[in-house]
Amino acid sequence: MTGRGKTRSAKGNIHAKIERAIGERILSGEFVPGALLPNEADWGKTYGASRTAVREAIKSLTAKGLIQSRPKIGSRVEPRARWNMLDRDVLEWHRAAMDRKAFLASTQEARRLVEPGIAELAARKHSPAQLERLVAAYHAMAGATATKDMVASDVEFHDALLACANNELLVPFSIIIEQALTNLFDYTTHKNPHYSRALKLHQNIVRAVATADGPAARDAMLALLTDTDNVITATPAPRKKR
Amino acid sequence: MTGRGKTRSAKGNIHAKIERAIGERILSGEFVPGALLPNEADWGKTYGASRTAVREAIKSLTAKGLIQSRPKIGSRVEPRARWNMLDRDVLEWHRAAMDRKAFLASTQEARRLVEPGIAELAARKHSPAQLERLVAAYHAMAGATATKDMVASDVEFHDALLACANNELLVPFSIIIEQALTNLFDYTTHKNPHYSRALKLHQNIVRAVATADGPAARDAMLALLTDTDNVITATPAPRKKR
DNA sequence: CGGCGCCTATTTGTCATACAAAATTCTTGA
DNA sequence: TCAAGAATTTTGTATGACAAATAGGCGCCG
Repeated sequence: MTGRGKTRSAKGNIHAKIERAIGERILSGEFVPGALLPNEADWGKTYGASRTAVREAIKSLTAKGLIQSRPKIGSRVEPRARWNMLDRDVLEWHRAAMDRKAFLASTQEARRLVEPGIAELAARKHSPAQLERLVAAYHAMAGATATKDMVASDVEFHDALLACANNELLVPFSIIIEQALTNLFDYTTHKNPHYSRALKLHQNIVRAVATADGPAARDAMLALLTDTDNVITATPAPRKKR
Repeated sequence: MTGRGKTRSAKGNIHAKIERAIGERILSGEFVPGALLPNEADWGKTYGASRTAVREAIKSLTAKGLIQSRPKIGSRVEPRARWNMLDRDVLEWHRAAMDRKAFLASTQEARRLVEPGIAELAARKHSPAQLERLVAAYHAMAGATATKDMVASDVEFHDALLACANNELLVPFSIIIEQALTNLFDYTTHKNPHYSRALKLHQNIVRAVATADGPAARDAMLALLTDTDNVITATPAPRKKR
């Protein structure tokens, strides 16, 4: 039967949709660690897809550490310690499944743990080209007027800083920063005083990195994160989207 | 007895073998970011497998951020910034593809960045049950005689500490610690003085966590990592290749 | 001459079917 | 009683076919 669909929908691929659906249901707690998932044939019936598409979704989820499949057993949800929480999709599903303020709290906590150290490393180990990228990101931040550009350039700034640290093992943290900033801006977007203050704090980081002053870079990052946290806790409730 | 004679072949599946083969070739630099991989049919011929198996491997590698596939284009290697380096497989391929000392250096650098903060968080936020697990791991370390048990209990200790921190976003770091310790012990295994010293340093961490003394926990962890680094740099070269 | 849009070729995406392999559970025989 | 083996269920792999997407070439038209 043709007429399959002219959906042309955003994220297209069927297996990706199924993956997201299952992933969200796992992260939301509908399937707890240790629980057995329906078998592939059932998923296929549930989502009107072939077993092939289901299997591709299952494979992706397995690669992200969420589940494990074995013949005759089926797919079982892995313990949370195995979940690859720094995967873009997994973190997004995680965010969607939990309280917004709690999510921000944990991302900010993680940032406070790693970003000062990253800043210090960046100051000590950056290459000229990497510094250039950082400076460019700062200028983009300074020149941004639309909220969208503010977020994008802010993310780029922290990514550039991460690159300056020259340690690939830390790169996955980029996801956390991105999620934190994206969600943060819903709190801070209408507060211009905060943005100009943040700009100055970012500038301090650039200066410290440029002068290869590790401790200063660490302190500057800590100051930035502290200021951000203050804005969060001072804001009563973010207005919902739209 | 149970006919378990298969020795739990880690990844016997065909698609897993292909995934590892391709993954290693990417991590080794044979396929650089931006490069186009052979198409699925070619991989199938190369490894004597069906397109089905190849596709499953491709899907896993995509989920790990190494590649991206598009119709008519094929599979393209993603920029390194997208690679999920904290995935168990990816990190293993990475380790296998680089100089051992350099790998240890970067893992230790990452640990110095993160673990002191983890220790501090652990001291402040652990639950009684989590502390119990940490203590048990310490005792296992103290009682270990075989090298294998030393490594395993050491890894368990740091995993337990990570759990004490109560921040799931940090959990993926467990992989780095595991790899670092596993590779470290090749340096330190025959040095009993180091192990007893390390044991004491671990005990300091337990004490600080048990008394909820964040700064002390941070310092104790820093001391442990510093001592470990000294052992590494003091060791000329582990027996390896010529 | 140059740009726009159709056409085509290539590669992945999806479907359907069949069978193999693994592992739990049941069955059965000593 | 209990262990060896058969039955059963579910994933793993293979094959073949077609759909969908898209880069790149072709030709039409301004």
